[in-house]
Order: sequence, then structure tokens, then C-alpha cells
Amino acid sequence: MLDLRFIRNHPEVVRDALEKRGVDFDLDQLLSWDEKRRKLLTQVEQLKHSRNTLSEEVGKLKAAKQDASEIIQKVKQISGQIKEFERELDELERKVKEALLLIPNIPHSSVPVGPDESANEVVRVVGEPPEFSFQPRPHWEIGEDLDILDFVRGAKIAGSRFTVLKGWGAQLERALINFMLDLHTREHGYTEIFPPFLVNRETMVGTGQLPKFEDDMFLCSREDLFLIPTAEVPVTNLYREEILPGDVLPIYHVAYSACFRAEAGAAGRDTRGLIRQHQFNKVELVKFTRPEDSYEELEKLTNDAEEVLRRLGLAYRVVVLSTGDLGFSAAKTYDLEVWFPSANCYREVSSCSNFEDFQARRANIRFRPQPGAKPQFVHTLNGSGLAIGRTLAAILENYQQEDGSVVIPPVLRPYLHGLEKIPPS
RNA sequence: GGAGAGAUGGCUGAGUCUGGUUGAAAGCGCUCGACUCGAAAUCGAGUAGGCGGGUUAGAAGCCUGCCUCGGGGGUUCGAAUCCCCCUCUCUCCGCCA
Repeated sequence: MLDLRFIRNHPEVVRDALEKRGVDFDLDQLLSWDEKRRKLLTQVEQLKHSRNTLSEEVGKLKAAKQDASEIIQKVKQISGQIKEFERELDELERKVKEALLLIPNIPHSSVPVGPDESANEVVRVVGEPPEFSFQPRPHWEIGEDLDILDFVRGAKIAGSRFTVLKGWGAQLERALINFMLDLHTREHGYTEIFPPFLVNRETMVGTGQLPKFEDDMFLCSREDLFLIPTAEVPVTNLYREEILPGDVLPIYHVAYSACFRAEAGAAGRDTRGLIRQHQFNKVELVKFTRPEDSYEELEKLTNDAEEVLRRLGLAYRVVVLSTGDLGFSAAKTYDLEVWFPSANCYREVSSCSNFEDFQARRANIRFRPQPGAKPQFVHTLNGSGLAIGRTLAAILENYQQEDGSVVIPPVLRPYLHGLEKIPPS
């Protein structure tokens, strides 16, 4: 959510941002509602002021045992008027609030301008894609042959885009989770959180999933609870409606969670393999920082996520998203894309974003810079560190051998009882 | 799920029965000042948030109004206080990993 006062004072900046994102939004409508609202508010406040002072007089007269019926009549009339105006005011406020929740964040000045992902820019390429003396196979074939991935039974018990991990597959998934959590907690200074996987509506609004993207979410309608699409949602909302003391910042949190996505708009895309699932595991990094530090923190966070890929020995590149590809709440995003030999291309395994105060304003997360100072909104950031399923798929493909076996990256072996290779079945 | 108790400022906690300068006593904490070589102790002052209006190029600051005592609605000239609904917390019972 943007600051309404900022929109009022700098409509041209907001208009420019909307255009760069390719978003159609009626800003003039919002501004005229806001102007009407403020005029009405002033009137209502004046009426309330006279009501308050007159009521006080009634109290004084009654205490002095004098007649107050004349004033009481007058105030009754004023109250009626207030009620009438307030109905109108509520309607305007509702409209303004709803509109405000639908305006995306303003892209940072360093973000490349462009209509879609074709305008994204590669920031750096790290590592060499492996050479194969044979035709590398896609991970779903490797996994099924090794009897560690079961797509057929996943579809049977839950539906398409659900997969069963088995044997070394299940253990490799668990190893990846533990490896990432250990790395970020022990070496990068993050505090681990294990959050609820179901959250309420206010929480989903806080991070920006609602109201705009409800169709992409799984909803437990009986309780009106949503399955989280990422741990970003519960973890960012940990401090919703709070004023944090300035000295606790920056806060670094890392959380493992299962993630649930309806993938409503993705019918027919990535139907094979682990790339696009309704349920997947992810280790997520979340930061709360002072405004002046957030862009430096974004670089550090991105580097923390990259470290996972470097240690796993996977070739990857870092891409900065253009204005047309940027997510609704983000001001700047780096995607980490890992090499997939079978597809001969890079695919996203992490998305690291700075939301500035966009989520903090929605969720009302503030801090007091100094004891006694006025509260300010924090900046929030997050990034996958990393998506587990896609990482597992990348390992299967990049470490596959001609005989169908898969070598385990050395850093993971301690998590797999020293296993060096998943043997062919 | 059943029965009961409760939710007040950064925290503890009065006020609710008996509606009226109580946006809220007191204590703690915090900030600033005095004392001190410095600290502790002591003393003094200050210390909730939000939304408007004025001043300003704007911000800060200052002046001013409105709202908020878990959330929403109602009664009343006037609600922390009375009534209704919701949420959460605690205690007891039931159930359960």
C-alpha cells in the first residue's frame, strides 16, 4: 500500500509507476474521492466539536441542578446531522481504502523499464553448466527410474501437480531443508521460525496476496483460513500492528514451510515434473530493516540465497526483474535461476525482493528510531533460500550419470548418512 | 465442544456496580535536566497511536480539531463505564496427537 498523502502530493510519480508496470488504474477517481472525503471529514469534525462542547455544558447545568432541555434539543439535531454525513463519509472511506489496496508498489529507480520478462536484465552468471557425454535426461525420468519420485500415485491420492517423494528422494528433500536452515542460521545470522501454515484473511492482506490474488490461494472456507503460498506470509506478519524498538533492527528470520498455490492461471504450463506443484517445500528468508538500509540488505539477502547454490555446485545466474515483470508488492526483485541441462535453460529457484514500506504500511509494522521518537514504517524484504523441489530437480539433472545414478553434492552427504550416490534401482 | 472469568497507554494496574473536564490515578520503565569526577540513589520535567485543518516550497516543529480504553453495532444530550454481536486470553470439564 502506498501512502495516500504521497499519492495526493505526487500523483505524477504514481502515474508514471503505473504506466511502467503496464497497470491500468483510475488514479483521478481515487483523488476525487479523497478530496470529497476530506471536505466532508472537516464538516463532520466541526459538528462533533460543537456537540462535545454543548454536551459538556449539559453536564455542568445538570450538576448545578439547572434546566438543560434547550441545549439537549439542539444537540439532538446536531447528532442527526452527523449521522447523515457519516454515512456518506464511510462510503467514501471504503472506496478509498479498497482502491488503495489495488495500487502496486512503485519500482525502484534502478529497475529496468520494460513491458515483460523480455526486459529483465542478467546481472551475473555464476558457475559453468556441466558437460555431458550423453544426452541428459529430465528430472522426472531420472526420479521415476530411481523410484524416488512417484507422479502417478501423487495424482491418484491428491490430483495433478501433487507428487510423492520416496526413499532417497524423500530423504534428499529433507536433507536440502536441513542444509539450508543450518547454513542460514549458523553462518548468515538468521533466527529460525516455524510458522503456522494456515493464516487468516488480515494476514493475507498484510503481505499483499489479498484482495487481488485470492484465486491463486487455497482457502479452507469453513474456517476462512488460507493455506500459505509461502512462509513470507506468516513470518512478515509476525510483527503486524506492532511498534518495534529501533535497536532490534535489522531482524533476520529464516523459515521452512510447505507452500500451497492454486496455480490458477498456469493451466498447461510445466505439467511434468517438480517445477510447478500445488504443494512444495521452501526455505524462506525474511528481513525487517530500517528504511535507509534496505537496499544494502537486499544485496546481502540475495547473496545469502546464492551461497546455497554455490555450495551445491549448481550453475546459476542472477536476473533483475523489469518493471513489467515485477511482483505487485515489490519495489525491486532479483530472481536466481539455476541451470537445467535437459531444458537447456535457466529456471527460477529463488526470488529476492525489497518491498520497502509497502507491506509494512499494509500490515502496520513500525519501529521507533530512538526511544521517544515518532514511529516509522520498517522496510520488509524476503527471498527464497531456496525452493526445495526445484533445487532437488536441478540436482537430479545436473548430477545425473550415464548409468542413471545421481551423485550427491558433497555438502549434502552428512545429511544423508554419508551417501555419495543414489544407486540405479 | 460445555461452564465461568477477563481484555484499559511500553509494562503492571485503578476506574466499570452508582454514565458527565478521566485520553484515562498510581507504580515501573524510558527521555531530558539537576546533583556527581563518573555512576547509583535522590529530586524536577516530559513520555500512547491514528486522521484532518493552520503555519511551511516541503519536512520537522509549533498551534488547533476529531477518533481510539480488544473489534463492530446500539441506547443516550453525553459511554472505558449500560445493552447486543464477534475475536482473543485464562480457569474448570469433555475430547485428542
